[in-house]
Amino acid sequence: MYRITQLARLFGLSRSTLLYYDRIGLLQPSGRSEAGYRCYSTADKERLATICSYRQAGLGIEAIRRLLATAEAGSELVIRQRLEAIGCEIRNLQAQQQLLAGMLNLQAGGELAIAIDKQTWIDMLRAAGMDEAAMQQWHVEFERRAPQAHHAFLLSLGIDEQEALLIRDLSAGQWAN
Amino acid sequence: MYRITQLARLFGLSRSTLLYYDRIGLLQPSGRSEAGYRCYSTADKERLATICSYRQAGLGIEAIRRLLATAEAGSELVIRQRLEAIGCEIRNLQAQQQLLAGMLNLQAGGELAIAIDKQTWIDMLRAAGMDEAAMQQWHVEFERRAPQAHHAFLLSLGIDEQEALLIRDLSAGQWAN
DNA sequence: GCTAAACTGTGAAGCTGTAGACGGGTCAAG
DNA sequence: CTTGACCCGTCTACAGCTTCACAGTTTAGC
Repeated sequence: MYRITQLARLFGLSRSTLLYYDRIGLLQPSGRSEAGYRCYSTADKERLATICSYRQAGLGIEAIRRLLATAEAGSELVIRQRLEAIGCEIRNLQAQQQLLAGMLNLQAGGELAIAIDKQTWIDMLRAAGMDEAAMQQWHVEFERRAPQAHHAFLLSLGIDEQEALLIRDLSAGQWAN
Repeated sequence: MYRITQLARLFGLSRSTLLYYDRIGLLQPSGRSEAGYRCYSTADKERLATICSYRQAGLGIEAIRRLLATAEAGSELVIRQRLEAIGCEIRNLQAQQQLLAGMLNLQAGGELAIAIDKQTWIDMLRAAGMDEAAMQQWHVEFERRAPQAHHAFLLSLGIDEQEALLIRDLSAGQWAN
C-alpha cells in the first residue's frame, strides 16, 4: 500500500498529477484509510507504471484511457498512429529548423543556401568517394531500415513525390531479390 | 483594408486567433469602422506575416512580442535558442519512437519505420561501402557547401549541439588546411 | 424594402496536463 | 504536548488558443 506522495515520487510525478488522474478517473486508488487518505495497491502501482510509459511515449490521456480499457486489444493501432504522428512532428520541427536557419542567414548577410538539393547531395557523396553502385546500395539500405525516413529525406532534397516513390521502388526491388 | 475574417483566412488562421492577438496586444488593428469593426491595414498584414512565420518556427508569443518590439536587434539569440530547443525536442521525439517501437516489438515482433539515428546512418553509409576517411571527406564537403544544413542534419540524427559543433569544427578545419 | 445569411462585436468559460499554494486535518516520535 | 512530516480538498496559473452565447451590422438576392 502506498500513500499518494510516496507513489508520486516513485514515478517522478507530483502529488497534483495523481490527484488529477484520480479526479478524471484514470487512476483511482483501490481504497481509502479511515482518515480518507488514498491507499494505492500494488495493482494500482502497476497501472501507473503502464500509464507513465504511455505518457512518456507522448500519448494523450484519452488514448491511454482507451488503451487500458480495451485491455491490450487493438492497442497496436493506437501505437502506430502515435508513431506516425511523431514522424510528422519531427518533420515539422525540421521544417522549423530550416526556417530559423534561413532567418539567421538573412540577418548575417547570408553566407549560403541552407537547403541542399539533389545535385548538391550527389556531389557531396561523390566527393566522398561514392560511385553509382555505392549510392544504389545506400538507397537500398535506407529503404530497408527506415522507409518512412527515406521518403522524407528524398522529399527534403526537393525530389517530388513521384520520383521519390520511383527511387524507393527500385531500392526495395533490389532488396527483395 | 481588411476585415478580421478576411485577414485570418489570408493566413490560414481563425477569427478567434486574431481576436486573441488583439486582446493580448500582439496585433492590434490600426483602425475601426463606424460600426466598430476592426480594420487591418497593409502594415498590419505585414506584421501578421512576420508573426506567422515566427509562430511557424515554433516561437512563443512572448518571444515574438519581444522580437517585434526590439525591431530586429538581438533577435539572433532568440533564434539560436529556439534552434537549440528544437534539437532537444527532436531528440525527445526520437526517444519516444524508440519506446513505442519497443512496445510494438514486444507485441508483434514487427519491423518499423522510424527516424534514423546516428548509428543507423553510419551503418547505412558503411553498408554502401564508405569507410572512415570517406565519411570524414563527406563531412568536409557538407560543411563547405552548406554549413547550416550540415548542422541541422547532425541535429536531426539526434546528435547534440555540442557534438555537432565539434564535428563541424573538425570538418571545417580539414577544409581550411 | 425585406429577409436571410454571413458577418461583426464583447465577454466568459473551457481545453490539456501539470505545478504549486492555501488552510487545515492526521500521525508518529520525542 | 509539541514538532515536523505527512495528508486532505480546493483554487489558481500556465499557452494558445477555441467555443459559446447573445447582440448588432452588412450584404446578397428577391
